[in-house]
Amino acid sequence: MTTERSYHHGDLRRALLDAALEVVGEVGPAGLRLREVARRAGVSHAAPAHHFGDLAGLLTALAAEGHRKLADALADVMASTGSFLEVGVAYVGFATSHPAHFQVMFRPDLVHASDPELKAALAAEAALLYPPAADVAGEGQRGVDAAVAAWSLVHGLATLWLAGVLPCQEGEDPEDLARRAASFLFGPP
Amino acid sequence: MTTERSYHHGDLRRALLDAALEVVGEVGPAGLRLREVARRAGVSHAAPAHHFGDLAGLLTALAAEGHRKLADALADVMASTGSFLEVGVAYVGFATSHPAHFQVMFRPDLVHASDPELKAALAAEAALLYPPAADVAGEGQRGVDAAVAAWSLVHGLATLWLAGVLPCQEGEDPEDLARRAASFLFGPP
DNA sequence: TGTACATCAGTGAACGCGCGTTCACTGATGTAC
DNA sequence: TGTACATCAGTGAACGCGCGTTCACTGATGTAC
Repeated sequence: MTTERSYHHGDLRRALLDAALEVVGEVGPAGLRLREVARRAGVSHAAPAHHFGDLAGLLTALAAEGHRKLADALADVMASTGSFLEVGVAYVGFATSHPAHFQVMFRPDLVHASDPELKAALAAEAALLYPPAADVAGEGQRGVDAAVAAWSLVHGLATLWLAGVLPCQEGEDPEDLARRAASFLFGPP
Repeated sequence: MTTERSYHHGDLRRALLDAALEVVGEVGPAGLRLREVARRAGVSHAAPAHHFGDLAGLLTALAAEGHRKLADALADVMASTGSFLEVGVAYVGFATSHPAHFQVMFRPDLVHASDPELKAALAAEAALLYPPAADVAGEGQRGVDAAVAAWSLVHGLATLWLAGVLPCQEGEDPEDLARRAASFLFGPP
């Protein structure tokens, strides 16, 4: 395993994204700086602008990647279990195991909110939540409301968990808690 | 109504908090700067440090104030309606009508998370959510899980709404949506 | 009512620092012939 | 296989800027007597 140091990096874009995730994981999205990302990736401080333009561009790329990963995870669980409840559990599992991604995925104030790639990834994700909810609760407004309720519950649980404000968090597994909490919505598993 | 400009401000602390809320409302918590807050309050840029120490101190004060206001609002609704569902609706109503407060209230990365005043305000708020949930769902673990589910649902709805990602947001009233979504949890109103 | 004094909120100039941006450049890669 | 050339990812020095912090200060207020 040679650690070759050539002039060209090979996959600097990926390395910058990983460095940014590391920083976000340590100090939160508000503390992210292009220069710090470059420092961690071991490149000159002007390099990140080549790939992302500016800080919001870097965060937009992170957010879009997060939405794609989350959508993939949810689709996998839906395909393998057929359970909407387990999709919700997976949502919380993704957020708690990818906190850095999750922290930038719903922050229009930090990203280029109109970025087409980001919008597409978000839309694909939402499209996974609405049809199963309609299956459970019915078509029309009632189905949409049920989707909003389900999305809200798992999103809120993930957010509160990451904020560390739930009194029952000690020694608890977030996915188990999500399963029990979500089962209040659509009956026991 | 005289706009007296004296050397001493009178209530500069309040004015700085209001200016900070204004900035957070415009650009989000990540864009807050002590100098900008001072500028808006019309005082020297060194003045804010007198009252809050640093940026995290100012955000901590905002977060604590937000938790106190929210707890007051929830307690009022519980007292006047006796409905846990309406408490949830009020939670969403608070978040959407005080977005600047709400945006800093669950951000341990931005505030002095161990600040006693902040911790007390948060604890008081949580204490309003758990007993009513136990009334509905029973004592013990089941009651706690129900409280987590309820808190998660309204918190998630508020968060998703403020992020602007709900497809049904156009022309919708957030409290009406909250009432319909939350009624999936504990039956119809 | 008047004077002296302590307190303290807010000032404003100065500082050093880290930031994002710019730009002429250089080293590596890929393609044409 | 060999040479020439275009492309472009990444460099690094330089820049101006806004930031938070410091600190000696000043103006207003409140209290003691």
